[in-house]
Amino acid sequence: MPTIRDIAKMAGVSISTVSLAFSSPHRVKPGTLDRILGAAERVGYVADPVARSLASGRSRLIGMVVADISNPFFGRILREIEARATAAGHLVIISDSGGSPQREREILEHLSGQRVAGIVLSPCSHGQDYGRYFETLTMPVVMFDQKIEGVARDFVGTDNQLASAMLTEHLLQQGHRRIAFIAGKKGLFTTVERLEGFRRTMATAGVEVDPSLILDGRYEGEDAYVLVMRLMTRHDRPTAIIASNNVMALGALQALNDLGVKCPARISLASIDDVPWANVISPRLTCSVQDATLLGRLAAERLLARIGDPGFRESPGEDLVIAPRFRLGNSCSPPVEA
Amino acid sequence: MPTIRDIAKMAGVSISTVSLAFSSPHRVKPGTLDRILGAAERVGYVADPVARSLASGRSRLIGMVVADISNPFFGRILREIEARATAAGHLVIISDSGGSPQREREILEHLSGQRVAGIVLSPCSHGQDYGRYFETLTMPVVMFDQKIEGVARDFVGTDNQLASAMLTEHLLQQGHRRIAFIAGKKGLFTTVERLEGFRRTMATAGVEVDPSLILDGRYEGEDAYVLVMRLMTRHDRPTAIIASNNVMALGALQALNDLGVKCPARISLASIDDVPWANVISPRLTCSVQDATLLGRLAAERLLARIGDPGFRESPGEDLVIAPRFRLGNSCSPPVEA
DNA sequence: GTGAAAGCGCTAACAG
DNA sequence: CTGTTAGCGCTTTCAC
Repeated sequence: MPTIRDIAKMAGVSISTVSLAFSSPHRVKPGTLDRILGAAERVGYVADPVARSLASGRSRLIGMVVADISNPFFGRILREIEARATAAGHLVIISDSGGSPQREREILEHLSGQRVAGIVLSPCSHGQDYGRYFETLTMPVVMFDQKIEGVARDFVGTDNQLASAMLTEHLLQQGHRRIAFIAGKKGLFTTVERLEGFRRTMATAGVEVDPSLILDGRYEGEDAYVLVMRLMTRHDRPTAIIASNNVMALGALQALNDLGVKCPARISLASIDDVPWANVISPRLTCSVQDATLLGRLAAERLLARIGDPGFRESPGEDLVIAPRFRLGNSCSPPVEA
Repeated sequence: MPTIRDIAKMAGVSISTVSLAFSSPHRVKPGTLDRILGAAERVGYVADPVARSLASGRSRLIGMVVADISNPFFGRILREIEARATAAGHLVIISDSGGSPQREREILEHLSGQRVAGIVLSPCSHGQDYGRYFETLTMPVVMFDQKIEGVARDFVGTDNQLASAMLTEHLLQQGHRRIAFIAGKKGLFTTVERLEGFRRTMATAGVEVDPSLILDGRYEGEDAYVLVMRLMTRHDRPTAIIASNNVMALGALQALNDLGVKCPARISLASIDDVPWANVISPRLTCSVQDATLLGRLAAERLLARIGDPGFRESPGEDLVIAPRFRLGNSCSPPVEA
């Protein structure tokens, strides 16, 4: 591997000029530039990224932190981010916090150690302390999906209240009154928002919510499965269920299938968030769809913009909230009288 | 951030001793060691990974290269690898080659530049030249899923011939003779092997294969969709279809649904490789299942073992092939007479 | 056991 | 415009 010294020698200049030639070509005399670039080309010189990071304090690495890598929702976002990062000459380090705030913190520390140029994360933490720590990070950070309130950083996400409100309204219109809501993991932004969207819509319609129909499903398919099993064996069953995310919706559907309870004939099911291959699942789930690819694109663009433009770096964080779409399936129908 | 110099000062030793204390604790006198570790603990010293990489020529990063990050199969493997890498103190860089050999090569170059400690990849390239390049990489490499023949590196994968043979035999037993086979992307190891498993099983059973029933689906759902559409509008339809991977199976199923062709009543469908949430898809697909989690675990263990043990590093690469399992669904039934 | 010294390959003032 | 000079923070011989 040729080093910067080799190129300097070949071009008959000092190493700092070679360095300049790559970082600020316009500040080097055209003739000199040509010699340098020519020499570099000839021997296939590429600046060593590690040496560069050490000297400059910044790498061409981008960190991405999520709560569950294997979740296809994150998979699509990762793909989008990786593609754009790559196009801009960056590599992406992916880390799984497993939903643990402590792990998340450790990961952030490791990423800082690697001098990552920026971080995209779906935080699983909250609280003031964490927010403060967050502010100490010196590189651009964009949060996506989940958000820590009161942090002056960019956030890219869906309108979660709207996502659940749409489904709630749909069920209300069909005549449902006893609607169960399987909530996500406690404390998370999306959990709170989605529940709030449900509550508000019910309140607006003047329908009282039975507190025992609001269940904690932690965004886990297994949990939803168990909860639905319990729900359907109660005497005061709901007539409809809203699942707070896709894997819980599938868990719920599985439970209904296993019980032999027909959906939508005996119970309606709606899902916040799309499921992959929705078309081959029966019944097709009525759901609110968030555009993961768009989310990924926006997050990547925002991060890369901050990384690329030192001026932009100082401007305050912004919220980029996109609206979900309603997709009608055949998993909801008017309630039957019991 | 405290540096090694600060610790040296605090402990009243030279920086080289501090360095030694972390890399080979046993070579430092217990008393000195305590002072050093104590000081480090007190101020929260952590060796700078970038400086370390530059000086030693090796980082604590692991590279993972796949053809499509958003594919859930890779998602599960990634998760497994990330978890084990993290446990061993490594971060993982994920890259998407998009199936392009050239991109793959560039990525490998970038990873080398970062001095990654090891690489896990599902190669999309083949050919002798590539194999030679491959040998020049100085860090441990383990291939998974796809394999480049004739390369002395570890490989972790499923018995692909068996995976398709199982399904073929099942269909033959049910009386099918006209079986269509939707193959994967040309040139890939899994494509060749899976097709071979099909051919052999048919040959063994003495059933002639109609060449027009072997189709090139490139491992894409879209392609499978179109191919099945074509297939079902021919006068000499097959009575069964085998899809070479999960996304093609779903594409195929979608086509059948859209056409209104009942599966398995009018046509049987079997899939090499599992689909996520198979239980809520109807019909449940009869498929051969490969254990992605196990694959990921084996790949990670193998790589980490090579990274950790310099002695093991020299030993020749091995093939770790795991057997797929057969899972009966209800997507296959005896052929109806046309 | 421990320390001195020489880098790893590059960036970033600062002169000229 | 280009070169000189210091490092970035650590590893790694090689002496003592």
